[in-house]
Amino acid sequence: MANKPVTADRCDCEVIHDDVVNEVRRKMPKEETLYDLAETFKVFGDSTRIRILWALDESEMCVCDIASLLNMTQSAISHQLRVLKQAKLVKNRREGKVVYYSLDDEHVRLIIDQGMAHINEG
Amino acid sequence: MANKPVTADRCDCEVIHDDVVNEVRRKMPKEETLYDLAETFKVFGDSTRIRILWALDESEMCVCDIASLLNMTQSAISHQLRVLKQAKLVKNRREGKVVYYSLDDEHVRLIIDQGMAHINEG
DNA sequence: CAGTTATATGAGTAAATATTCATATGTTTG
DNA sequence: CAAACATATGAATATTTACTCATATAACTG
Repeated sequence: MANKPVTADRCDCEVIHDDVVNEVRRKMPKEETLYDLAETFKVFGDSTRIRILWALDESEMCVCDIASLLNMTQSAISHQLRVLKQAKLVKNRREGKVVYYSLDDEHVRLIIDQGMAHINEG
Repeated sequence: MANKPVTADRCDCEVIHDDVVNEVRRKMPKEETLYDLAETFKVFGDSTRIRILWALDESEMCVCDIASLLNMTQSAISHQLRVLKQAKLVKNRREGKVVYYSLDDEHVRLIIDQGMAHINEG
């Protein structure tokens, strides 16, 4: 009954460091958690949405303001705002016909700042 | 010669708050900067890459280790490591046949931590 | 209530991309 | 040098997705 290596089915090479792999595996968060984390970053990973977030960090704005600022259609902006809202990165309030959007969370700014720090150092 | 509104060509609605739009436009970083920022977040926005980054935050690992840990093919991992390297998120060193990867930058951890903070509060 | 304006949304399309498969490169070992 | 192994990479494919277009919803205005 030899100590069977933990080589995974799909991995077409031999495990080099079982101890490291097992230790890291033990500490890894749930797959679902990391999936959610990736989904969050995916929302930041589009230049239209990043520009919207940046703009909303400066000031609350309505959909039309944002469309004008970015020189894009109202529809395109509205679709992206929906994505941002589902990710809980922005919130909105209605005032008559006009819907104002703003950042939902102080994390948004922190995340953007860290990203900026990375590209400025690179 | 009336003061022509700044309504953008592609925006199919009227600007509501010219003052806000102009002020935000003035403060916006260069389009290229925000594009680069989005490109960086895009790299974090894939669960395979996030899992790789998380693993490398625990320990330096070779390609085969990572493939085994994530139960994915060596090829798939290698392709993603290339993306991570181009984004300067990971670095590598060769030791004989084996190539070891590790995080390139302390920002990586900070960015992931901020992302985690967001999903944990949401 | 009819018209106008602001926003939202469903369907379709074009572009981006993650993985697979086959194969190439690079290094060690016999 | 030949065989073996770790890694890299090009091409093909399937999926995702950002935007457009048409239209719906919602609220104000006369």
